[in-house]
Amino acid sequence: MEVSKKSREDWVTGGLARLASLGVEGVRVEPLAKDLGVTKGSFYWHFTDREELLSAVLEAWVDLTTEAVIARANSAADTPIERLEHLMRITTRGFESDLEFEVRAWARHDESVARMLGEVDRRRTGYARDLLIEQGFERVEAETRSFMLYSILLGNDLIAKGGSGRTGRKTILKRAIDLLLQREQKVEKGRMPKSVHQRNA
Amino acid sequence: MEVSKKSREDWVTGGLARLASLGVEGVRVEPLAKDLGVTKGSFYWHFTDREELLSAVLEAWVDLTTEAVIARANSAADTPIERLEHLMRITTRGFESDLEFEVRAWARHDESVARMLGEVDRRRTGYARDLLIEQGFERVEAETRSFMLYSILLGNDLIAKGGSGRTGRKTILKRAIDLLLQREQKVEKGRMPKSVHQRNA
DNA sequence: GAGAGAACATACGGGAGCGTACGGAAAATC
DNA sequence: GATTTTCCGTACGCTCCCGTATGTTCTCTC
Repeated sequence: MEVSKKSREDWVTGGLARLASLGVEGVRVEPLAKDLGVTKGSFYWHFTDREELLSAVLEAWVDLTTEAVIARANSAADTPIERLEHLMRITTRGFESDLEFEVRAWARHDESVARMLGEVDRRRTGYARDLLIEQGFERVEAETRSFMLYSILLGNDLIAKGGSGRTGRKTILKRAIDLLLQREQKVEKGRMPKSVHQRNA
Repeated sequence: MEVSKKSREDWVTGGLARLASLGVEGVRVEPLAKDLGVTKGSFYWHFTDREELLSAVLEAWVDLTTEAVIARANSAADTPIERLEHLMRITTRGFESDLEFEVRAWARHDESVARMLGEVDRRRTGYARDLLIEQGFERVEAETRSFMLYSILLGNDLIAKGGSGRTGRKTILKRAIDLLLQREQKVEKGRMPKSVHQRNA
């Protein structure tokens, strides 16, 4: 219900909002025009097509997650566990998490979206893997655990809260990450585990 | 492109197929009628509404997963690890996995679907938690790991394959489950880990 | 302050689906 | 074999949305 003139970015921003709340099927030009307080006439001046808006929205989402990656990299966090906890906080909250899921649903029905999402997934799991290697895991184990970490982040948004027991999500997530950041401890190999909490002693 | 008369179940089955391949937005009565080789006239004899079809489809999905639960319970698998691997095989394959995701996407925009899915989630994580308790974990730890297991099952379908490294999904999943089924081994508590592979020695 | 271009409004045609009304065939029932 | 009952086809009006065409109002520029 705005009044001023709309830029192309205003439409993209509105598109992101509708994507987050309603999914791709919800990002339609006439309803979006009402959101912005204008008519289609505006839209078709800035865009040729609904398709073009969708592409722009997807690109904007990629930029958002990239921004998040940069913010994460620039974070003052020092140890891998701190960095991953920070990563968790970013990927876990409200708007971003809604977008995250809707893009993933979108990707199932659109090949180009699937490719973009694939790259994002690879960047993220790759980042986590490198942190784990830095933490002392060998490559295969690091890849396994980065996959697990990423799965847990997704699962946190996907799985209904108030799960099987009374243990809070926060506790569970903390424990899970704690578990995944410890060195492999199979008794068959007879290794002594090294706690992540006392490594700088 | 069939010819004979359609029962109510035929419509539901077709609805499930469209749900799996296209999502909720894809399960529409006129296209579905074409799939079945009839017209809307048939549909509106069996159903009052598109809403009623959607409810029936959701119910059918719940029954499907319940069937899977039963099949799982009746499985000859003996040890917790075998049962969970069996559970993994069920939740992981093609049609069921597509349905799984689309229902989850559907639940984001429909409260009643969200409740159903929540119950399914609770049943599953509860089942896994009980197996883990049977395996010797204390409650909170069991809830944590059942959450992790479930997340990994979902992540397997959601995260783009051919991830950050060259390690295959199959290997990663095997390792992940292997890791989650071992007793807690924090060095702070000085416990000796007990391998799941040699517990019946 | 008049023209030019940028940003939007309005009006139109069209397709896709929904739901309804009603007609007709096919199968069951007597 | 005539009559219900079951099941489906056809035709219609309606809504939502798309994209186009064209008119209208700002806003800058000179």
